[in-house]
Amino acid sequence: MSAKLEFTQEVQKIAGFSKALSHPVRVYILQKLSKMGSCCYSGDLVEELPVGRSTLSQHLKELKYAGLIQGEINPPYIKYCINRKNWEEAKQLFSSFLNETEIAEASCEVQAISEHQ
Amino acid sequence: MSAKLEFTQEVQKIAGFSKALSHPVRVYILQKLSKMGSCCYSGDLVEELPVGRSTLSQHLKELKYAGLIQGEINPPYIKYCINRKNWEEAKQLFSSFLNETEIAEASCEVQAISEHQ
DNA sequence: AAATCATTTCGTAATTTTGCGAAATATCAA
DNA sequence: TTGATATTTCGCAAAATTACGAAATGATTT
Repeated sequence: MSAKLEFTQEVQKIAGFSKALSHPVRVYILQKLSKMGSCCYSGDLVEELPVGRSTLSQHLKELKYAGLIQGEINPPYIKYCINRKNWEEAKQLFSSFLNETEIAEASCEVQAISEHQ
Repeated sequence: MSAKLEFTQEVQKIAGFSKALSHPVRVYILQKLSKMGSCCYSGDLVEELPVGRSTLSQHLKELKYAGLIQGEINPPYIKYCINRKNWEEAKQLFSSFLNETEIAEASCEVQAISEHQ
């Protein structure tokens, strides 16, 4: 019945980080925070983004859970910024994942199949 | 009431590719296919992966929808391999997204907050 | 003590994702 | 034509995601 392998840590981590990056709101936040070490407040973000405060809060929670951001409590504000350690790890993981490729050109002669839905 | 920006194409594409990468089964498939231009069949994958045939088929469909793989029909098999053009695009997008950072060290003095759930 | 402020948590609803087995499809072999 | 094969599609259920407004939290100011 075959081995039905467990996924490696690497595969699981890539899937986990990708999940955190799988919503435009979260990509936007990370893009903003990763630029030259900037930080920002939930209140700043809600002005720019097409979601309400509570929804934004949930997205921030997801990013914290994934380890990609961290918040410094500074009442009554919370200052968010990138979690550099994990951001570096994500960077490294994606980099090696995406670059395992190369070589071999004409492996599959293409052919678009099906559409979604 | 503030501008409530639209997301850029870049942000949307990153979110879209990330969504495709947000499940271990799909990361595994891509990891396998991206290595030295290899191809494989649904039947090979179902031996290795802890999901049934119909579920695997759905994951392959997601990857096709995202444009990351393509299948060459070769009855009674379908040979799957990476869609190089879009894989390169994803590579480039993630690379510039993840590397916009750098500079600035002590922006936020850390502090782990909350747990998930 | 009461009011204010930024933010999160709660409760709820709509939608999407993930998974399965059964049935359908399409092609080749007997 | 019948049977076998590889894969997908269908129908369904359980769980997760996304979103909202209302209420709660925690700290400061009046």
